[in-house]
Amino acid sequence: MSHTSRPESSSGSGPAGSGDEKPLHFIEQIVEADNASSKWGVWKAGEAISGQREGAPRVHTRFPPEPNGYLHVGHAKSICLNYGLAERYAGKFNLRFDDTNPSKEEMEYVESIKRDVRWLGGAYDGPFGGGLYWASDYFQAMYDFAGELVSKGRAYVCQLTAEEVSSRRGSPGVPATSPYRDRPIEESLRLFAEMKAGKHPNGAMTLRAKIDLASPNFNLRDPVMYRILHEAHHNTGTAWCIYPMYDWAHGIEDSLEGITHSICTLEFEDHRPLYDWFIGAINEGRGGPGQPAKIHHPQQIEFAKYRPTYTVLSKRNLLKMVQSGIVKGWDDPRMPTVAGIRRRGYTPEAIRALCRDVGVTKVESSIDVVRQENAVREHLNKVAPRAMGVLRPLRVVIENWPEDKTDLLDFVVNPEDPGAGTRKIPFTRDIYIEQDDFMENPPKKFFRLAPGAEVRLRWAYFLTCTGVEKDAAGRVVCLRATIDPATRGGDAPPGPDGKPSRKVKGTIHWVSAKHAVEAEVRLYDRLFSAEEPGKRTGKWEDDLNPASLETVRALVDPWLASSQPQEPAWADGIRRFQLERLGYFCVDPDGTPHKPVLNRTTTLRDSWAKDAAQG
RNA sequence: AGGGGAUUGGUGUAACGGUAGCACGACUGACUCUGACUCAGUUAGUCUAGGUUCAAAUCCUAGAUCCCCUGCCA
Repeated sequence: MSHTSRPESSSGSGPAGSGDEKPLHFIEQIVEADNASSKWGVWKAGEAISGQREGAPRVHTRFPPEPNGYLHVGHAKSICLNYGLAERYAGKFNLRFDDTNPSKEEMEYVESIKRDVRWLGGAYDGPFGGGLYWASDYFQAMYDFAGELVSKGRAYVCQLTAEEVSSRRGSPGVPATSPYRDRPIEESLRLFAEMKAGKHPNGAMTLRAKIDLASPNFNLRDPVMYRILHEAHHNTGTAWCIYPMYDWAHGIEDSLEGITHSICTLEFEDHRPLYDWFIGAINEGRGGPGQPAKIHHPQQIEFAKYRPTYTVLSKRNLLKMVQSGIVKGWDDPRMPTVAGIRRRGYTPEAIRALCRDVGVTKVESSIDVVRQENAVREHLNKVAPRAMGVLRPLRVVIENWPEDKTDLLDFVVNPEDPGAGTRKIPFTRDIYIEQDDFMENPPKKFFRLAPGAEVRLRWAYFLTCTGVEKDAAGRVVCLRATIDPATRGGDAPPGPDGKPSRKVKGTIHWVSAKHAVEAEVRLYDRLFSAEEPGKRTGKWEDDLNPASLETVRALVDPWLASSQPQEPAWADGIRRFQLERLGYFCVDPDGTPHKPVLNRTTTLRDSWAKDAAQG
């Protein structure tokens, strides 16, 4: 078997025209082996997409979120994996809400999940989409299958309370017990019907699978299949008062949808025997002459979660952050939720590239968050238009420039994309530069502005600082300077040899005071200051980064205020820029064209800051 | 104690008995109208101990370490 993805070696099922040389990860290897052996059969005519799928090996995956919270970057990995497989092998990808517990689930989450899955590229309704499904649509089928299991002596109604079950659970060497295990089948059948009919209160009884009370795998110690929950369900209303447990429900959901590879995370490895047992028990007494057909038996495969450093991901803790006001909501740009990183300015392309990069294995490893930052830098560097803005303005008056004169200069929209062209930016006597770009007593390797020093104003003129004005406290409030008119556009005039007559080491950004627009800029940093929040004290709250959000009033290029023809057409409608030398930013919905609000997605790499910090 | 997994440079990942490779980071340098980008180079690894073999990250034996498992959650 081939372990690389050359099209000619992938049984004709590889991605057409893919130049991707990355080796296959273990799940792709499983899929290719399955395809080679036709383990899952082939797509039939009615299932074909534009004629190209008929007869090709079936690959059908799904993403099965419970609608009880917002999706986070960990889920993103699962979505990319599952959708990626469907796309790569011309299969299908389902979005399925695993809504088996009405007491925890809310419709509020359903819409956000659909939006997030789509945003990430999980087009469950696209060419490789199998559609949208609900576990609750299978409640009747599940109930019928459960009845069959009872009839076959494979399940029974247990009247132990939750506490009793727990206390009788046993231990690794000591089997669990239930006095109801061997009750007559007819009695279980009757009680199970009564459970469904609503004749018993919550907790009075459960339906349990009859497997092995002595199993060292506790999941097999007669797990509960149904519990009584007199609670309205967002989808089925009050039609049901018994609800299936995950282990019982999940395999049936997969089976009914024809899922081939049921991919989940590592903690479900212990549940795989149960997954297989349930489907096997249903299929017992099926498939023979005069018997109903066997149901489809998908293969469960487990992989390790995406676990970024400096991040907390559990739904419970994310909910706590939202409810306690540590962040402003599920979509706070500091949140690791999909909604949060989207508002932060991350692109779906960056997230997908990241998921490809970190790979798919069974090793529980943590991923350095800088890889997230690098992923978005790499994408945005290629596509984001550039602009200038000053986060902490310092006024500069150009003494040899007429007060009322405006010069229009060419500004390159995106040096990485020549097709983006240029645009005009205004230059006037009063400009603002970044406070960090001036030092009165600079160290040796400071290439920026200082008294008597010359720098280049990006795309404008060479500028020399001629004077410093200070307030009573001794703070620099304004600079006097002159420009060299011969350097218009930012180039020194050519010398006798045709080369530039002189060089400046530093180039700084600036805005025209008269034209600049005031913007609220939210400078985000990591939410936590510890690599593993809570490791030190046991409480992640102790590792919150107090400086995770700093808001400044910046002065930015008016070009940013409203949508421009030279900008890319962002699929998600979120406008993103590079503020030159500062980082990548996106436009937040909190702002208006008159008073934009920008979120800093991430800074640029800054080797100067690193040097300066190290002395 | 029992069961299920995992272990390759700082981090992530490849190898499927036959040259330990790639990416990220870090460090040098080049280039540069973004101290960005780009480019070149350097750095550093098979958990341990035995064994099989001409040859072991890979197979065998013993051990170590880490993660998950006793919800009527998923």
